[in-house]
Amino acid sequence: MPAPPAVETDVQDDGSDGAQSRATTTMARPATLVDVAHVAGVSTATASRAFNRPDAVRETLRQRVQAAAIALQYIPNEAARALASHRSRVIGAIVPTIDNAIFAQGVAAIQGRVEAAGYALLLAACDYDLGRELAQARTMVSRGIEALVLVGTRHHPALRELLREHRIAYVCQGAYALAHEPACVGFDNRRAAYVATRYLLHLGHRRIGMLAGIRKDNDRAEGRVAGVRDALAEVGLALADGSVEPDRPGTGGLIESPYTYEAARAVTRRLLQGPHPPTALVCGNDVLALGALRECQARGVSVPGQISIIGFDDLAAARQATPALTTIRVPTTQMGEAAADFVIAALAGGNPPALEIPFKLVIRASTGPAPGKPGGPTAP
Amino acid sequence: MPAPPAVETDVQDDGSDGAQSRATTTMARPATLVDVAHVAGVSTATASRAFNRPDAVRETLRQRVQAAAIALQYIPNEAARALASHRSRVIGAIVPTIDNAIFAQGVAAIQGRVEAAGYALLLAACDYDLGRELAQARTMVSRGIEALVLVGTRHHPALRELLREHRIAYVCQGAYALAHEPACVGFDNRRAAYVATRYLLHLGHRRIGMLAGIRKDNDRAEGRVAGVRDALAEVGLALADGSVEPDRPGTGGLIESPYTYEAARAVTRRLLQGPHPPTALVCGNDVLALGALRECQARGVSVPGQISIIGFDDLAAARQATPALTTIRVPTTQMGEAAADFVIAALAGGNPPALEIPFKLVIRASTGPAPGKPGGPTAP
DNA sequence: AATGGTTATGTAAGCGCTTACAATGAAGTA
DNA sequence: TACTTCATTGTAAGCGCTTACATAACCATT
Repeated sequence: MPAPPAVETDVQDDGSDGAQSRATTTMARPATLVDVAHVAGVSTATASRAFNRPDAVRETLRQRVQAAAIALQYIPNEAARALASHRSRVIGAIVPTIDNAIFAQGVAAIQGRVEAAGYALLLAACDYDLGRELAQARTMVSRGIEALVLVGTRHHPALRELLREHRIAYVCQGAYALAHEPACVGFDNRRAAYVATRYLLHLGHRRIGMLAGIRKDNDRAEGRVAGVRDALAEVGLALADGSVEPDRPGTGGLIESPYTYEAARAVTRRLLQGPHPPTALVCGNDVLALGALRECQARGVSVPGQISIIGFDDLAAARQATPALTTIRVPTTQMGEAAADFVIAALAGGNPPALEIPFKLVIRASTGPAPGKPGGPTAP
Repeated sequence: MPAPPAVETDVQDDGSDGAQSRATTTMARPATLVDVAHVAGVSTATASRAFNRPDAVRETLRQRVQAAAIALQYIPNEAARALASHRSRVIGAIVPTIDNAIFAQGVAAIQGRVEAAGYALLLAACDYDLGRELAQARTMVSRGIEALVLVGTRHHPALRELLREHRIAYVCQGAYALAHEPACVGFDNRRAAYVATRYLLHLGHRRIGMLAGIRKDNDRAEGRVAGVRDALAEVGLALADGSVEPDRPGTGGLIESPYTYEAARAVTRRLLQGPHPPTALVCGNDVLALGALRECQARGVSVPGQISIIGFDDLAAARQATPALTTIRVPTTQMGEAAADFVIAALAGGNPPALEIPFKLVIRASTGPAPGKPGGPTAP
């Protein structure tokens, strides 16, 4: 047997050291529960109980074990705990990307809650790739996660099955679509986009374009486009798919862009070059909106004079832009916390309900009346 | 024995099913290596080898095992692997906060590299609290991390010892200070601040203030202040500690602020109200700089006309601000990748060298000649 | 044909913990 | 006093895997 960690302690020893020489060598093999139990003069079972079910153990023993643990600088081996107890105390989260304030905030919120509840957080970014998300989920499952926080309701078909088979609690964050997903915590993207678009219509805009995120495999991007379409349809307007040019008079176009500032600028450039550029632009998120805003400014197109721009998310940068961005505010932190709380509650045996988080249209300076229309911006 | 997962397979079976009824029940206990080995007709040792050292196993057997694993949807139990092999394939990272683009980018980079190397990432945010960092490190150690990425070189004294005792590779990211930390990947914060300040001096500024981050327990914030002092001292100037008012004629003040936009605005307000407000402000990072910028604008103080502002980090928002922010650019992604590569190399048995990442002064529109001085901005 | 050297498997002993179950002793009850 | 009951503690069997070590099989040599 390798020499155990050196320690000085006045905790009683059982005296049976003899040939094994347990508590005096200088080596530094990290202490195990066996060491702790030995130093405390109890069985490993009692030592284990002292940590896990303190009131199942006599107070004096509990303290002896405690003292031994401290003296030995005992750090439990969670792999062994997980193996024996079938509980890993680890929760996973997979987000599309960490490098977007909206998800960074969400991850921060999740991390905080998860830690507070005594779990560790395993994190991965799938870059909007469902296959990759599935692969990451698999390695997390093999790592024994007890619960998983996902973003959005669209996932690889095998993912749900994987989670079901392994009895892993999960929640889809950032979307609220009970029909497709009973375990979700988020807001109704479609409705939010609808509200935003209604506002533009209210301002008199009729040629409304959309700078959407890539919709493939992304329910939120898709929902936002659908919401814009809903609002337009109500007044007999439409949006042109995949084309910069309006396909009907009086209608802007729809164009998709990766979620980056630079891509948004490039796409906006094309949008503005069409024969009938829109007088208002709904953007899939604030990053896109900020890119569009800058591109307009760079090309001398006045915002909101000639074109109104509306974003999504209400990043800090939206508030700080000039003009400040009208956008849909989503309480990201609250949503992340709620998502974490959801799975934590589920692990505690509860059956937490899906939760709809309220969003809010925040009207700032990047939107104004359609060119030629009278009046300033008012609430919808 | 509980029923194993149901499966249909044409893989040969050893026919010894009999009473155990191994491959036909409908239950859904996740498959274990024993199941796989049994279905493949080999011992668990061989099955294990088929995965871990494929060329130590005959090709036909390897394929049988492979097929069995797929048929059974086998997912290895990493807790058991870790316990038996003393390798967890998990790397930890502790950052001050995730909710700052600079760290979010870093985490994203780290996550990518770590995943590519076959590790999973355990993440925590310590909120600039060394005690909390230590506690988080401890739970990560108990979770068996093989390596840890930290930010900065200042840590709880017990942390290094903890990592040493448990033989955990680590790297301090975002700072380069060989003297204090042989395992670091980053840049010289002090020198970067020095360069920034030299530039302001070159522009003719003499009343230079600093809006620093909280220096307590933060070597980077501290280094940046020291760098500013270095540059000022060279020309016989000083910075006043903790006071808004300059303590010597011709000198701006130093004031600390939490790293938030709002706090920065409040602090800047006080800074501007002093009897001799500075003509130039070095900020501890871009968030602070952006807050200062906005506050100046809100109070009608022209930037860079009346006051020049210089940031740190070069966030996307710095480029997008109006006026665009002069700042120190740090290749965050590259740094995160290098930090991850450092520990991965260390785990592979290498002895990677500390790495100094280059920074760069990016001159934009928020800095100009000191009021009353002739000439536009030029390179230092 | 006997020998030695490979190489490919199997056997079985753990890794460090949890937990069913048995054992013990104290206290309460008839 | 004998019998329960209950609260504590110990015993020991795994959890699912890896990995020495032993074994067997196969070649190439002599």
